[in-house]
Amino acid sequence: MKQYLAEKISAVLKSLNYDGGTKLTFEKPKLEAHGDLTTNVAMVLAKTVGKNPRAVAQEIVSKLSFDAQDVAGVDIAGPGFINFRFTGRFFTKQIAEILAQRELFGKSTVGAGKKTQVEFVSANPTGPLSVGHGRQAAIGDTIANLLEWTGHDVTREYYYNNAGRQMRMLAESTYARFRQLSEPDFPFPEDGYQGEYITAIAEELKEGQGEKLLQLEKEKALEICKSFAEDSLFQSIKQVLGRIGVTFDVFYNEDSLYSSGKIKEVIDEFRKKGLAYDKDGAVWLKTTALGLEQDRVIVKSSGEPTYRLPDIAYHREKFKRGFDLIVDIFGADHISTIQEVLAGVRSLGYDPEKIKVVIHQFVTLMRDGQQVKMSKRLANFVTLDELIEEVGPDVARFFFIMRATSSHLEFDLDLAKEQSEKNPVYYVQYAHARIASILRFAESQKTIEKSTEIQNPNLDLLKEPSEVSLAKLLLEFPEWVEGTCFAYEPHRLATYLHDVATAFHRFYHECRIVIPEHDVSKARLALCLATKIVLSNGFNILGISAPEKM
RNA sequence: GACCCCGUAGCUCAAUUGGAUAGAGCAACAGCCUUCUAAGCUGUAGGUUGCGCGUUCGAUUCGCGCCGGGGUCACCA
Repeated sequence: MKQYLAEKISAVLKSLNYDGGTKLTFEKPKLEAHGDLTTNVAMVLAKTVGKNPRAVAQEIVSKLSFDAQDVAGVDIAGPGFINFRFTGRFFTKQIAEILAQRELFGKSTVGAGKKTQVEFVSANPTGPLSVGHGRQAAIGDTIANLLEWTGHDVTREYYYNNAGRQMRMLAESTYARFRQLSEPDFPFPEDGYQGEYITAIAEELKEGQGEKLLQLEKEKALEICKSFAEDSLFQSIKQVLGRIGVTFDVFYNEDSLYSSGKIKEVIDEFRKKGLAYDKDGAVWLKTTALGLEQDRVIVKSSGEPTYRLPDIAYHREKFKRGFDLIVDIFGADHISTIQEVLAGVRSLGYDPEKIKVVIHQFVTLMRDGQQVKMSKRLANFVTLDELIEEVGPDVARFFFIMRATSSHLEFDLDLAKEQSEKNPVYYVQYAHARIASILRFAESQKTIEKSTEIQNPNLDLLKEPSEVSLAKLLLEFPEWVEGTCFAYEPHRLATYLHDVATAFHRFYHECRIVIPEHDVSKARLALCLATKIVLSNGFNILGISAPEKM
């Protein structure tokens, strides 16, 4: 439709000698009273033309003519907006398209052929996933889904490190807890992981290995503790993610960057480009030459690399693996590292424009109006698993993506647990369940043969304002999928689906659906089914279920 | 001190990336079920968009300066 209007208007502009390469843009006005599409050309042109915007708009409008079947009216409003209003029919007839495309409605091919990687969660196996990881998992998976819906070829990837100091400490902690099972006074490492989960792992270890571990020399025993704890934690991490429908295609081990010599290659490349130098026994990256504030250590005097080096090497691998679009989902605590990685990657000859970094802010848990303090050392640490147990997977996922990623997320446990109208998740799901129920009822009344299919409805019969409004909104779904994807802001889709639910409930209250007038009834049922399709497709992207009953 | 995010209704947040009269949910108040799901709908009330300049036809959105909250600034990851 925009295309159609653009052509008409361009022709008019040309005839008025107004086309100075001005961009024609159309927007959907906020208020329905302002029509269905609006353009601001007149205001943009006013200055160069030297006339007031409304006069320019008047000139343009007077030369336009349209097919009355589709366009119901054109008018000038406000400072010089030209508003176009379409007929109800124009919208309702397109409902057939939704019914035809079904679970494909909303998919597009704008990203076709783009090899895309989405990296998220990436927690090291040193403990259970936190609520913050949950937000990241939900955001990452939803963005991955959106990218798939827009045609991208998506790889979901989890980057982790099972070497280094953290894992050493995990081993020491597990070992200490294991020993304490028989000698309560066995010393616990000072910076050890104090969480109860370590004790649980030690107990499991004892059941499997028995006392044999005590016979071994300490290094050997630590090795066993490490791999046992790692396996156990990774298994539970995957299991928890699975509970909210998140799975990965690739688990990329940081350690492989060392064993394959990739780390060394990067250092060599930096040296060759004169971007690395030695000082105080350490290797420094000349980040100042890359536009940053100060140089940074990439290899410590101990010989161990800092986190930056593998991060840069990892991103270099992402490029080498042929990804056209690289999406990184990071928590706000990683903000400072990003610039370094991007600068490093650019200096290695790769285009950092291909990397999209999504930073999300933290999650605050609220219970009884009080903030739940989160600390791994204290007993009140709430794990992602516990949260899912408490509120259920749908609520967890929906709440996690409900806010803009740049906003702090206040997760109200009391609201989340509320199985009532207060809970926004149930509001949207309820609309879906309600439709399912109506369609079942219609089938039982023989208004339609099958609740999943409606043959040749006469969509011209949808004339009520609430019917037309709903139809309009449903037809916007593909634009929302694309817009949400492009913005990397999943909450927009949640907002849209909420609006769809509202539009449906309104329609439901204004129009009785299963009625003796068979043709009207069928048309309304078709609108119901189309709504159900849009909601269900949207839920699919958000990773929540579409209940047939509630 | 430097840099990043946030500041919008009593509370939690939106606002189609610069558009018209700033919108939802919760909380408050008043209505609507003998009919397809009341986990719903309708209405009322609630605002100097932290403050001040600037950019322009037009600013919650962009720029600068303050104020307030959070975060990051390791040879930790």
